[in-house]
Amino acid sequence: MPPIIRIADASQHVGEIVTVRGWLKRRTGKGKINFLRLRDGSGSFQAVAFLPTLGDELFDQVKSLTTESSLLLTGEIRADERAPGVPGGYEMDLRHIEIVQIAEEYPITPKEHGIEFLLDRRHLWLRSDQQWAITRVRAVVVRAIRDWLDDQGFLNVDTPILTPAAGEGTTTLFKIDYHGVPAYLAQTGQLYNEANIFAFGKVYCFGPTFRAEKSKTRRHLQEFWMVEPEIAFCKLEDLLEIEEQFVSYIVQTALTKCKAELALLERDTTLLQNVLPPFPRISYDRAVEMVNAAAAQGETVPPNDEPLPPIPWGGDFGAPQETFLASQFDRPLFVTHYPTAVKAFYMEPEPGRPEVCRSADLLAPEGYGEIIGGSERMSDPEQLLAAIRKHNLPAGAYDWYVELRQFGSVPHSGFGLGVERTVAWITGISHLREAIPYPRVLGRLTP
RNA sequence: UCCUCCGUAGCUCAAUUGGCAGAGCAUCCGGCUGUUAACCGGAGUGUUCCUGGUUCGAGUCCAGGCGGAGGAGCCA
Repeated sequence: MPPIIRIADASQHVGEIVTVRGWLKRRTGKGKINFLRLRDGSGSFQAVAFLPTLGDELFDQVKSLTTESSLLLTGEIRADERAPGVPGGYEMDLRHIEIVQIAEEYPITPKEHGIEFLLDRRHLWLRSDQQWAITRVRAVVVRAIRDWLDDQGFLNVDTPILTPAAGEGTTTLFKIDYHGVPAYLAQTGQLYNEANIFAFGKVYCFGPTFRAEKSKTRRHLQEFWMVEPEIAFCKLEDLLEIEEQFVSYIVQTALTKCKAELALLERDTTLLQNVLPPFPRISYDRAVEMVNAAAAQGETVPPNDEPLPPIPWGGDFGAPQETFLASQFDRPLFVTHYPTAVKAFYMEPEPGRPEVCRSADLLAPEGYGEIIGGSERMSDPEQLLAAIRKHNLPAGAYDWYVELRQFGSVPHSGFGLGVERTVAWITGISHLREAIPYPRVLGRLTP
């Protein structure tokens, strides 16, 4: 029996008779020659079925194959510049075929489809080249996140998904029944992270996060994955250095390990090559000035070239303003010191200027928006209690959180990075729903 | 919750002023030794989202509903 190999390893078996196992992407017939494009999960290539080589019986079997039929193909691997696929350049001269199943008529064709049609068939759509490539990039991004944090001395400490109360107290939560008492799906692990740093110094949590917002845009999901590092003895300035090292590592790792995937996605990686420290830093004050000066000049922003709206000091940036600001720099941009009023209650006010807080968002280039939100946390218990009261939050629910500041409080900071937004940015796709295998967008729970 | 747009063949779409329901792809049959979403010839394909209304006549106009897309607010 010939050895079974993966298509990704075809280049190491030139001249050998081998077997590959997979699914037929497409068959094109041309008289006495048929081309079988096969996927096996590791990549794709074509097997060339030639009537004089195979004989009538096997060639008739080849001609009976439908899209997505499952097969074992055996033949000789050879290099050929004309051979398509991923990684490409190698093909199989087919000698034998074993049909596992002739597939029924496959609904997804090489032509265009609407998004509703594709999302209804997400379980099949994942087999398509682009979705395969995006999902593989996501896995590399997730691995890079863990590798970097683990190597830098962070401890992965998991935080609960079933929680008793609001995290940040602002966004809408999914409510569930916890044996007769109300509970909520976590929208952040941050408060628990803050507890964990006092035991472990530098920690991160990494898992799904839930927001029941009625958000129906390309930048929002109901369920998304977020990594949240938290660091003791860390001021805002220290945090930004960590973030830029972290994000640069993720992007450069993806560029190195996902060349074939990004090429398949036709991603122009020029701007991604720039993603190296240091990242530019501007204050919220300066950002507002830049937006308003450009708005007065009649600046427009992609994708629809609509006019850039001006913004009063104290307001939060919308998507057009974030896109404009990010476009002014050649790499991701930190915007620091947002107004205290628009940010979460736990952010440390700037000394001598309490109307702004020691926060920083990281805006990705090319219109991908905020991929990180972070801040220095309030470390004084009295100040924190006052902030909780000011935001009309139920004080009792935060007793343990305040208590953290009563036993060895230290300056500390942390941030959250959205996995899907990062993957969408790196892969260059326009909508988050393709950056997660089974997207939960407003109004969709299946498949 | 609000604003804008859309719903016609398996898929993507067209249909003039309200006047016989159309094309490409996919599928099936035939042809071709290098295809990359092949090409050439032939064949079949409809609850025009639903309910009601106007009209001699509605895919088209009106009312209500359902489903979808994009955006706002909010955020990763």
